[in-house]
Amino acid sequence: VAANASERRYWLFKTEPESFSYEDLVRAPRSRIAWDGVRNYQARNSLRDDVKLGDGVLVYHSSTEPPGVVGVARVVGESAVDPTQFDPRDEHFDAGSERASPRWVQVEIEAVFAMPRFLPLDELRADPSLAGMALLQRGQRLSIQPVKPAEWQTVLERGGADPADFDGGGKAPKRKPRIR
DNA sequence: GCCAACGTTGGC
DNA sequence: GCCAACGTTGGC
Repeated sequence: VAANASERRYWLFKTEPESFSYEDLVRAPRSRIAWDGVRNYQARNSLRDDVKLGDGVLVYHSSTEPPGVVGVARVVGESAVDPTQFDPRDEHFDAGSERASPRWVQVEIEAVFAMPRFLPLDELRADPSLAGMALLQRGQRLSIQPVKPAEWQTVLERGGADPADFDGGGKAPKRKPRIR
């Protein structure tokens, strides 16, 4: 089911914890939710075309003090129609989107593990090896951003996590076979 | 299809 | 709450 590590991609999903936090994700049934409400075409294109089963997600809290990476999630459902676009009572309602050709999509993610240490934005900025991260580029506002494998590795390590735990699902980390 | 006005994002 | 950056809208 899940992409193997060589073809897996990594992402950073931004959220404002006042509306939806990593803790909310963890508390959801089976720690799974639909990542809906994305209303930016570039972010939509990523969700629709490039976010695949098994991909890794850094969950980032924005508009909070301090902003930063709070946890890791996994993609468990690929692009599907985002129903909130058709709901007039939903804050993400889009009157211009037609059912015959919906504009907006969602994916499903599942919490894997919270960062052992919250990684504030300024700590990411301070790491020269992360200078190329999309998040840190001037004027960057995309809510769905690609993360390079090396950046993923660095962020997890800086957050006190073992990147190998992602493969183990965060519950029963796979151990390397002993070689003697 | 240009581009000014306006709205939103999000760090500070 | 400010405001830089950027996306979207809409008149022309």
